[in-house]
Amino acid sequence: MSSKEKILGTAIVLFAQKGYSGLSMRQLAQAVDLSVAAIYHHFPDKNALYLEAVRFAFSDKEQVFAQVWESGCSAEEKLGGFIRSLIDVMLQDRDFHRLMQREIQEADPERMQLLAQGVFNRQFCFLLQLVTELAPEQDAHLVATSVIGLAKYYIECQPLLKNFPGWKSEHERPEVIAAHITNLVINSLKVKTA
Amino acid sequence: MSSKEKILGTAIVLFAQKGYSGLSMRQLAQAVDLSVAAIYHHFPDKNALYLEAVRFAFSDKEQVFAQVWESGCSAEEKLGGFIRSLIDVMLQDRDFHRLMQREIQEADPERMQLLAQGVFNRQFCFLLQLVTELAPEQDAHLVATSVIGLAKYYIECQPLLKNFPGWKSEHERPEVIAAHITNLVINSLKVKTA
DNA sequence: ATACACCTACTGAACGTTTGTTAGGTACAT
DNA sequence: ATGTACCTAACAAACGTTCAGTAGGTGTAT
Repeated sequence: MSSKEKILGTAIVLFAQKGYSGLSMRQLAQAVDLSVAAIYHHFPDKNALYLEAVRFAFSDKEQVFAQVWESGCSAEEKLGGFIRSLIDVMLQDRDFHRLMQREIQEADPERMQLLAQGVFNRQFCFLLQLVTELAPEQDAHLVATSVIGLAKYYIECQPLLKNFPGWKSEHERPEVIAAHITNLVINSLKVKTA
Repeated sequence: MSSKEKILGTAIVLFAQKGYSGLSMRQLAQAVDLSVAAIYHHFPDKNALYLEAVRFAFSDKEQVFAQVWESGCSAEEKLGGFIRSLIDVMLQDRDFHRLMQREIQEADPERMQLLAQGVFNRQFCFLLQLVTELAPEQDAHLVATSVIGLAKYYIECQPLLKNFPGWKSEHERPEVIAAHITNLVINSLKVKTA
C-alpha cells in the first residue's frame, strides 16, 4: 500500500471519529508515521485531503448491492435483500457511515449533489423502480426515502435507543432490524392509500 | 436576559453550526459582544460551557407535545398529531435538532443515558403506550423507534434527498411528510404480522 | 562505469496565527 | 470593604502551512 493510500485510509477513520476541525495534520501525520510535510507533499492542503478522503471512501460500495438486483427473486424478496444489505454495509463500515453522517450534517449543497449523483444514484434508482413495481399508486420517492431513513436511524441511534423502555438485545441484530423494516414497508404497501 | 443566558443561547447556535472544536472561545466572545475572560468568569472551561449549553437547550421541549396527549382524539389521530408535532419542533428549532444530532453522533454512553432519561423519556413512553393500544401484537419499541426515525430522517436529509430523482417540492412541506409517515405506520399496523 | 541532471518521497525546523486559559486590574454595585 | 461583572494583556501550546535540504532511484551523455 502506498503512502498516499495509507494517508487517505487513516484520514477516513480519524475524520469520521473527530470531525474536520477535530483532527490536526500533526495527529494524522503521527498516525501514518510520516512527517507533516510528507502529507503536504501528497496533498495541497487540509481541505483537499479531506475531500479526497471522502471520495476515496465512496469508491467501493457499488457492487455490494449488485447481486440483490441481479438475483432472480421476487420484488418483495428483493426489497428485503436490499434492506438487509443496506444495514450490513452501514454496520460493517462504520467509518464510512460516520463520514456520511458528517457530510449530511454539514449539508453543503454542492457536496450533496456530488453525493447524490456520484455515489448513491444507481442504488436509489433501483429502489425507486422496485417500489413503483410493488405499489404503483404510491409516491415512490417518499417510500424509497422511508426505507433508507429507517435503516439509517436504527444504526446511528442505537446507543440512544438502548436507554428507552421496551428495548431488547435482539434489536441490535441486523436480521431483526431488517425484518422489521421490511415488514413495516411491505405491509404498508399492501394497503391501498387515498 | 442575563449575560450568562446570552452566552448559553448563542453557544447553542454556534456549537450546532460548527461543532465543539469548530467554535473557539474568541468567536463565541465576539458573538455575544463580551471579552473571552468574561465567559471564563461564568464558566470554568470550554467543556463545562458546552455541557451546560446542551442542558439549557434541552430544558423547554416538554410542553409542546402535552396538548397532543391531552386531546380527546382517537389513538390514530393522536399518532398523527404526535408525528406532526415532532416534525414541527425539529423544523422550528433546527439548532436544537443539530445539537441533538451531534450528541448522538458522539454517542457517549453516559450522555446518551442522560438524554434518554432526562429529556425524551416522557414522550417516548406516551408513544409506546399509543402504539401498544393500536397494535398490541407488535413490538412497540421497534414501531415507536420507526416513527421517530422516519421523521428525523426526512428533516436532516432533505438537502440530500432533493437531489434524487422523483423529488417534488411538496416533499419539504411538514404536513406532507407527516401525512406520509402517519399513513405508512398506520397502514402497517392494520396488517397482522407473523 | 561514471558523472551529471532530474525525479519522487520524505525530513526537521521554522513561519505566523489561533487556540484555551489565566493573571491583574477597573468599575460599580451592596 | 467586599463581591460581582467585566476588561486588557499576556501565556504556553497547538494550529495550518512552508521551506531548504537529503536519500534514493532513473535516465543520459561521456
